[in-house]
Amino acid sequence: MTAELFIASKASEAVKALYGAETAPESMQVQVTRKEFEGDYTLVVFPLLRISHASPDATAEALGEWLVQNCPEIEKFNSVKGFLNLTLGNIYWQECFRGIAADKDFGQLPPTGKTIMVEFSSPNTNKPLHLGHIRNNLLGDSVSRLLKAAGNKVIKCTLVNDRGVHICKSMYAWQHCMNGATPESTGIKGDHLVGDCYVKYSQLEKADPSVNEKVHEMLVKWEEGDPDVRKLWETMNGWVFKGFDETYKALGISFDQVYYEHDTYLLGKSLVQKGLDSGVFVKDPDGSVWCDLTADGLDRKLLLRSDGTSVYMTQDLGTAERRFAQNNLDSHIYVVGDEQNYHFQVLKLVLAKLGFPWANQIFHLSYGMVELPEGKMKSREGTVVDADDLIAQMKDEARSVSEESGKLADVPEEQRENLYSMIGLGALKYFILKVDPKKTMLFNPRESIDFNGNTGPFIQYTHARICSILRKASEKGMAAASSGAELNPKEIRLVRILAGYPQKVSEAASALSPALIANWCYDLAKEFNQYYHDTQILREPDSAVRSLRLAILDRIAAALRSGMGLLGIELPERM
RNA sequence: GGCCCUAUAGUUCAAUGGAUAGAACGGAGGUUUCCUAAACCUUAAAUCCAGGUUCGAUUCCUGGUGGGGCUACCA
Repeated sequence: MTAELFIASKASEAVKALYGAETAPESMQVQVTRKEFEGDYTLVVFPLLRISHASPDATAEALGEWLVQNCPEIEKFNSVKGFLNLTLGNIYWQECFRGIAADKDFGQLPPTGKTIMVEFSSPNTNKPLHLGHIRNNLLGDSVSRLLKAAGNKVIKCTLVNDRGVHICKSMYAWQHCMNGATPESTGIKGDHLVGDCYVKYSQLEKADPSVNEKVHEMLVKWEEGDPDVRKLWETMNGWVFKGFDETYKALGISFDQVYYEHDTYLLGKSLVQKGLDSGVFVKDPDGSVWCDLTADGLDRKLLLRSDGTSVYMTQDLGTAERRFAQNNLDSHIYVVGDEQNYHFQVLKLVLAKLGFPWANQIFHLSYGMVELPEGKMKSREGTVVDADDLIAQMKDEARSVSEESGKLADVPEEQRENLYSMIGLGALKYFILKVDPKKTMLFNPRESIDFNGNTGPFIQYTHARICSILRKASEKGMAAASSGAELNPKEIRLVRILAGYPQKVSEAASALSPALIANWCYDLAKEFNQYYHDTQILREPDSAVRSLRLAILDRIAAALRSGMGLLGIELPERM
């Protein structure tokens, strides 16, 4: 039971004893006491005034008296303007910490028995990944980890948009402008080479708009299975996949299932027929099929073109059905930018109209765009922030900061490079994930991402410091012990933050917001750094106190690893 | 035009309807014979506007204003 819930249930008992009224513990408003007041948790008494028929102060005093009298865990109270601040005794916190220390998987919530699929990344194969994709990938990866920590079975998947007119554009430009260039012949990473073709195509089309028709012919040939077109398509996609794999690897991201649009784009047609049969869809005189959503406040939505071919929506209907059926899913989360809000609104409605009971188990994790100070990234203006460049730049930045300090001078070269990657990536991931997903965020390419303050490296550094102390303690033969001494007020604050972790995991998982975890990690690291600054650990003469402190440090380090792990960020033992 | 999202210090981000709106960067000033100064401490600085609901509103509602997005037989 969390401390908040414990207090809430006791408060509920107090209300019954004092005023004879039944209240649900969940209805009690309990919050962590603000720093400037004395106490651990605060009960807001305003909502109880209609029961007590007394002033806020009188109610708070009465409840406080009762709680101190009747709950041995509650040591004392004070009340300020309707806020009842309660202080839990040292024994309570010692036991609380023992519980945390004994829990090997602290923060891993019990199994829910649910299976959740998370689709993210879903790139087009005509361009390399950029900053926008990074936000998508990091969110999808982190949310997957969060849902797993919340006790769910999670299947990560991606849908590669590997066919369509955009791919043909790159193919056309390659045939006409690239003189047979390959990644091998040029040394250019495959996805970048294909991206260059795409840029070339834009120039071609500007000079001669008629190339557009040639590209369309190519698309038709692709659909007909023309061997030459298919061969080139396979070759160029192969280059891109190889390039993407490198980027995914650098980001530390992987998938359990990979879908390709060329396999799925025809799916869903049978569902359209089913909808026609049951009368929820209509066929226009020209043969196109529509779903009328005007009654739901939306428009008519096209599901099949007049020539009988399927559109994006048709495919998504089909893939959703297939995925739910094959994986026995309880829910499916799509990590897709907020420009597609309408699409997913329609998708859910259409699936509901088709009678699928799981239609409302589909969630669109809609995240905001990453913008530059000038606004959106525009490939035409060359302002697109390339994923590979950015990752490399972050590592370089980590290297230069580290070399300036000289702290890693005695670490072997290979490990050092590893640490630079870990730190650079930590800065990038934290920078992006600490922001509420649904909000548009800003990235300024002219200022490198910070390594000081509320950043990934700050938390990594905190962890490295703890590890350093624990290493020294171990060298000196000093053991850690999770009990045997009193906790001082700063230690109680630390334990209180630690104790809130499982609740935080639960909140973050249901809100699909890694930002909540990022903030929690920062709070813990910040609190620890203050503690570290004015508390002796290794030099503490009382061995019982010292052992307890070492145990607290050990658990803080573990909690930071766990929390940052949910963000996909590794923590170094040195830096 | 219609629909959706959004608005908080100079800047980037926080704040289940609760106390004096928190941080970080940047600004000003300070801390290293002491477990890693990527740290710590002090300081100045903000809720777009107008109403409403409430004991209490940054948060909920209405109306403005600014910013973004969607409104394709593209994906």
